[in-house]
Parts: sequence; structure tokens; C-alpha cells
Amino acid sequence: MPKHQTHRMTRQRELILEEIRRSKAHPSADEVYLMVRKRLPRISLGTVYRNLEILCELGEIRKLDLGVDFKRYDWDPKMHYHIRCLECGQVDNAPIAPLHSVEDELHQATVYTIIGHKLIFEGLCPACSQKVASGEIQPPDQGAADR
Amino acid sequence: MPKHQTHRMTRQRELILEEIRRSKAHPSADEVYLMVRKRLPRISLGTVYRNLEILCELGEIRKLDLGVDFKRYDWDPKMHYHIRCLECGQVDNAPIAPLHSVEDELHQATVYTIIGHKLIFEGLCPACSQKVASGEIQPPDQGAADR
DNA sequence: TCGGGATTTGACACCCAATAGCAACCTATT
DNA sequence: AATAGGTTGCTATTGGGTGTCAAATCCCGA
Repeated sequence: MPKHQTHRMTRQRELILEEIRRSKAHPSADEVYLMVRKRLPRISLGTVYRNLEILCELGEIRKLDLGVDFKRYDWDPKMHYHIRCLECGQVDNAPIAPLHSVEDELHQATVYTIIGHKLIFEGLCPACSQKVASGEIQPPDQGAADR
Repeated sequence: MPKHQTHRMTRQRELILEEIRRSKAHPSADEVYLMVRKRLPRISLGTVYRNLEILCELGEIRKLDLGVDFKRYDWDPKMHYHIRCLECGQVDNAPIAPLHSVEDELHQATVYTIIGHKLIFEGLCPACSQKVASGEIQPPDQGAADR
């Protein structure tokens, strides 16, 4: 257990934070890598992973474990929910207020110490909804949301 | 897109379903592999993965993407939520009724076609709560739930 | 009961997101 | 400017999960 660890602001860390904020989206580590590499071509993917982790610890950004494919990183660390397209994987914010009551409710009913919760919606983004409606692609079968 | 595919009930598939039901828990593919191997020592891990997938498609069990480490499989395919210990990784059912209203609420506010949602609680199981209380281990730092 | 085509198995190679190890380098502080 | 130790880039590695394919198995119809 190390004592308080100091962090330095390197050009790499600075650019990673800048690019993820500029994107205003939910990019993967690899997407961040591609964005930053345009301005710092010799940066390595490992450095991106390390700094994303540190920026999470500092509370500047947030890591999203949506339980699919790969992790994403959110420029906005404030508590909010997400919705993910089952067809193309796109991720957007879900405009729903945080549910405070469910944790209270569960607190009555469980022997766990509750610390938090994750709520992830799954569906079809506008573009993929359109494709399904026009018959261009098949809709995901029921249950896909939990597979 | 193949026409309706027939499935056979092999000894492997039968035992996998039997063991996961007997466990009444949320084992990983590897844990299922270890359980089944006691009765069928020559079964391969690939067979376990393939059959767990097929049993999900058949609606006999359910795959859980809790967004951490590895996927788990639930003997009970009925819709319910889960809670996961941030310290030891144990997973249990969360005794909370399914939230129907949130999807309706979101439907009003988004351009997505909503298909489903996942709600995952995070906290400390009784054993790990005890360890924290006695000072044996450190509590997870805030934000750990989303990292 | 038997035959035969489709499904399934076991073994092994492979994929890929993410992490570990390490010497050289850089940042911040004195 | 000198120093301490956090940081980088590189490379190798991990580990859950998937793909391939010949051999084995299942099941349905004759």
C-alpha cells in the first residue's frame, strides 16, 4: 500500500484528456489512441491505457464497463446512464435522472453493503432503427440484450 | 441465415445444464467446466462454451455480462437483477422487482428504439463487509463501482 | 434394427483487449 | 543544474473466448 502518489502532467496525459473531452463521446482506448496519435505520432497504446486509468482515478473521466467487446471512456465523470445500440455498438447518454430509490429499496432486502449501481439500456440507434424498418437488416432476437 | 436448426441432446449438453441448475448460482464457463469434468473427465472447454451459448439460445439459462472479468451463466432464465461484491467478485440475485417504468420514461426522451435494460448493483457481500468493518481489508474507494 | 446425413465433440491454433516488465527519458522540486 | 522517482515506448505476455476440422455421435426415416 503506497503512500499518496504524486502525478505529473505530461504532454501525453494532457493530450489524451484534451482529445477525449473534445470528442464529447464514449471512445474506446483504441479510438483515443488513434485521435491522440494525429498530434503525437510516437505515443504508444500502453501509455494511452495507463493514462486513461490514472485520469479515472483523478476523477477527470470515467471508465465504462458496458459488458461488451471492450471498455469505453466517458469525458463526463458525472453520474449518468447510457444506452447502447445492439446493432452497431454506438453508445449515447440515456436522459434519465439517477434512481436513488432503488438502492434504498434494495438496502431493506439484502445483506449486502450497497455501494452503487449501473443501469444500461439496450436498443437500436436511429440509423439502425431505420435499417430494420426498411428491412435492410434483421432485428436482434429477443434476449439479445442479455447475451 | 440458416433455416430452423435442430439441436440434439448429447450427454455433454445434458450434464452442463444439470450441473448449472444444481449449482443454483452464477458460475463462469470455467467453473462449469470444472463441475462437469468431475463426471465427464474428457469434456473440453470449447464444448462447454458452445453448449452454454446454445442453452442460452434455447432459453434454458442466461448469459450474464456484468462488465467485469468474465461472463457468468445463470441457471434461472427469468428476468431479475444482480448484485456483485466489489471485493471478492461474488454474484447474487438482487431482490428487486423489475423496473418497467424506466423504459417508458426513456422512450419519451430518446430517439433510440429501446429493447431492454441491465441493472447491476455493486457493493460488499456479508463476508467482505465484515472484513472491512474489522479493518482486515480496506474499503473500495468511491468510484470503484464504475471502474 | 439399421443406415446415413447432419450435428457435435475434442484437440489445438488463434484472436484480441488489456497488462506486465524494463531501460531510457522526462517532470517537478530543491 | 542536480536529483528522485514518476512516465514513456517497446515488447512480450496474459487470459477469456472463438475458429477449424477430422472423428465421433445422435436421431430420423426406411
